[in-house]
Amino acid sequence: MIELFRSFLQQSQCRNRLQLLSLRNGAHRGQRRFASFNTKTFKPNPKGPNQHLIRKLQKRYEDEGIEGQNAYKAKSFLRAVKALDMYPDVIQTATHVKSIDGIGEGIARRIDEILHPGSDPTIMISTPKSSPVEDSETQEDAERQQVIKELTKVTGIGPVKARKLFDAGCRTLEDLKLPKYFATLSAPIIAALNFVGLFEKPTSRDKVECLERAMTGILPKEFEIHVVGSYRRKQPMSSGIDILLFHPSFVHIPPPADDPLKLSKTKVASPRKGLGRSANNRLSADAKTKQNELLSKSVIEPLTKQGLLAGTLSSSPQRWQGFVRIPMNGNSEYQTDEYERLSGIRDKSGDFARLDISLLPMPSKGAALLMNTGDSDFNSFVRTTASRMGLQLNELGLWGWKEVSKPAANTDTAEDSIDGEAKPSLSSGYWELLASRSEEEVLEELGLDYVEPEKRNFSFVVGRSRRKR
DNA sequence: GACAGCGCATTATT
DNA sequence: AATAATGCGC
DNA sequence: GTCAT
Repeated sequence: MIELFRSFLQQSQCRNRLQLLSLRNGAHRGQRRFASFNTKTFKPNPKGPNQHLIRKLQKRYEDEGIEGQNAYKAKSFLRAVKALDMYPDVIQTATHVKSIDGIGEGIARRIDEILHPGSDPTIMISTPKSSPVEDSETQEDAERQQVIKELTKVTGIGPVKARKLFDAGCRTLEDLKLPKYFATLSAPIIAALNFVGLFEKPTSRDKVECLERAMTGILPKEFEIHVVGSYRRKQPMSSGIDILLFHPSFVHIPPPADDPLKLSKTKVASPRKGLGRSANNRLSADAKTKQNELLSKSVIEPLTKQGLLAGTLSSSPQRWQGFVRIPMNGNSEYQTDEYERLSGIRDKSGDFARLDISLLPMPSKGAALLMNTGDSDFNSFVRTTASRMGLQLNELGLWGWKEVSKPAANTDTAEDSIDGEAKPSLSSGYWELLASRSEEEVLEELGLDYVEPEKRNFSFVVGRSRRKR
């Protein structure tokens, strides 16, 4: 798929910004090792013509333990499965699958092995030949896989942690509560453990809307509330609920923390640096305190007291992640009684869901909506577009690096939302905010037309790229 | 060789 | 103790 | 693992 992006991107490079920077950034990014790629959310179309093949491939994916080896590999595997899922015809021979974008040598080989099991005995499901030793090995393997799959259901337990737990002897979610294992769990994992199983089914749109109404009633009216994520993409169900908040008192946008020159010079070290969002040297100490407490005091606290928020995974001045109890009773009516809601949380009755709440600067609304609506394929596509143009895109805005000829030059001339002059390094330049207020503005700056949220998905990216090729 | 980019928590290294 | 790297999630 | 360079 990547090449599709690229070919499209090359043609859409209507601007000629800082070609060098993209190379430097590329070198930098190459150092980063990604964590495992999440395949939990992908669900093949049940009516697709190649369901059988897809299921076998997913099994191979698990059996081979691709997750955890190399995240790019895992990502490619999922991409190939997605491409196969979209393929309209029944796959009969392995030869013509290679012509599908996203499917190459490796997947084609696996498909061949699945379609013609005889040619490779090692992948046969059960052979009469297999010795008892082999049987017990595959059985152990199967158990290991099953346990890891189970443990991974807990938010915060990924393949690595799950493997460690298995090797230590843990076999079930119940086992996790034994002191031996419990002691090794982080606070977020312990919090998640209280809710595991309570939100296995995704959340319907009417429940999301119920939550939105409840929040609108509880939060101070100055807050702007936007439900983003899969809900905004008009998906019928959401595996998690994503809400952005904007408040008129919060308008400062910090620029990216690292400048591109610094990245190129120190590319070997520290591949992952934070955004430095807390840097905020234009506000008084008092104003900073107020801003840092806005989310916790005006949002999280009341929502918790009112019996909406049920558990916390992590909490910072600008983002809260945790579990919500949908304030709705069994009959799909809004549950107005605060006491009922609180007791629903206590005895775990009702519907629960993962919820993320982010507080973002008002002028970043467009960029924030864009980056938080997804889906991840669309996000990658948009970010790659920016990167190829030598720009940086994050949820606060689209940024361009401005070189300043004289190192001594002060960058105070930058517009108000910039505080790049705080950098002590010798590198001279600053991040310029090119667009952030609306999605249209950001996309336009990237040479892209507006895309309806419901169209922001893998199919769009593929179709778009193919058209331009 | 590139593959999005980030926040938060834990673990390894110096 | 401070910093770097890793794990995880979205 | 897949693709472009």
